[in-house]
Amino acid sequence: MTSRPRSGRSGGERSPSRPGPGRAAPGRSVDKGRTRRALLDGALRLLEDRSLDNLGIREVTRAAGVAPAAFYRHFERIDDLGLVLVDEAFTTLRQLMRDARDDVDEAEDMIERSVAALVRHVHDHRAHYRFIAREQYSAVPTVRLAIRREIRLFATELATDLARLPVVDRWPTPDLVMLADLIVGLMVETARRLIDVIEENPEREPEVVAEAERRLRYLAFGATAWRPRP
Amino acid sequence: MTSRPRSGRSGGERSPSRPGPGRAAPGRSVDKGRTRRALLDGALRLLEDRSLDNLGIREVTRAAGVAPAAFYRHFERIDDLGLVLVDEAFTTLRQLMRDARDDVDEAEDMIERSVAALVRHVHDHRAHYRFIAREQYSAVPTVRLAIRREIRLFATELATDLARLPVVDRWPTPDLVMLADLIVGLMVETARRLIDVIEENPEREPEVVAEAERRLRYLAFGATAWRPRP
DNA sequence: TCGGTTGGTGAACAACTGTTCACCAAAGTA
DNA sequence: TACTTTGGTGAACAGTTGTTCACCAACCGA
Repeated sequence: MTSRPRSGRSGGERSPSRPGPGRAAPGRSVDKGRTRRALLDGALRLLEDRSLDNLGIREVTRAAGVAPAAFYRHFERIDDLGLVLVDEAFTTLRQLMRDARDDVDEAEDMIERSVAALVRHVHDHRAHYRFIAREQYSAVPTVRLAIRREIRLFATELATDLARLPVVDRWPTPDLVMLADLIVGLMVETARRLIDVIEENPEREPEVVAEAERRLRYLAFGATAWRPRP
Repeated sequence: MTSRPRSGRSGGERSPSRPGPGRAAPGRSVDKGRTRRALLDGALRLLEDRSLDNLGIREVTRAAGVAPAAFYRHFERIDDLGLVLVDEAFTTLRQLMRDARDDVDEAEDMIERSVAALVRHVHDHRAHYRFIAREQYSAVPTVRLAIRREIRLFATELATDLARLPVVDRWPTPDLVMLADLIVGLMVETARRLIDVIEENPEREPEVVAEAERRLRYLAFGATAWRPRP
């Protein structure tokens, strides 16, 4: 081997579905935001084993089957694309939370249902979750900050939900926020473990789920012993 | 601007301290592992705002003030360098833990002392900690796995230490491991927050410290309410 | 003193990069 | 119908990349 780009995929092919080398018959071009979607999806696919700050514009356009210059019709830099992905990920996450909020019952049951909902969601949006997990500590500041902000927001929303539960309903806000932060941190960690286990040892997924439930239960027990604002 | 490398530092300068363009008078060359150290330090510096899978060999050698080919005298690929950094980081961390283990007193005091030790350590080895924090979910599999393994090892060591404390000393091992995992996760998260706060709002460091202590205390309270092996 | 090993050098290679440009087809608007 | 905007194209640019190579100076053991 004599030479190699920064990472894999050295081929120069474009896409199997474009007509010819000339500018003849683009045919089904515009179609609203199709190219934009293709760029996002291509990037998401590449980000499975690449970090955002190593994602090349040419790579993305190649993965989307589109000319390099087309990128600039939709984004100024690669960061902008990353921010859109962050937004997409947390929009669906918020949807999940809204669904889960509607049916809260007893605490024990709630833990199991919450974890199950998370598992389902990670399965359905794996690429987005992996992206978030990886870029949470990203070298790309704008994206890192955006993720941090969303997680913080998520935790405060959870805190207001917790305020409706017995035991903790009389805690002062800072204590509630702390508990919410602990729970969110646990959920994030669980999501990361799920992604790993899904790709490496799918048969061990139940262990991860059980462990997550156990930890959440531990936190719930803690709430019974905790004396707020010492 | 017409063109730009993958990221900053476009200049082609070498190093202010090398004699001339010819091969004249290298003078103080070999000196055992000096170049190797320079490569590691240069990489560590670059990794402050770059992720490992975007770290170029040429960048590293440039930062070390050394010819590109010199890299291959010490490492085969960039991953190998990363693995050495992981090793260095956890070696010093283990040292920290060994020191802390020698003087355990009462639980409350222990929490504060542990957090203080962590704070001191993060200050003293910031670059290493940031590297570990970032690459914990790295796109470079070997490094990611190495970090995960070290953290797991760290947690089991902590579990055996916990076994000497009151209350938990009669817990079955899995429960101890769970608690140790929770604590380690909290420590990792705290380290990350410390790094951020040190660089962005140094005056708010006490808040992060206090919050970490609070969370640890919460976990300790949880231990009093938890009934093992349900 | 000699021969080999270690660790450095600069030059060269092809490959890939981000970005700009003039150009053009289709869709929307008057 | 004509005109403008939108979103695509390929070619070109200079700059950077990983890796190999022959070469050489210093050190090491005999």
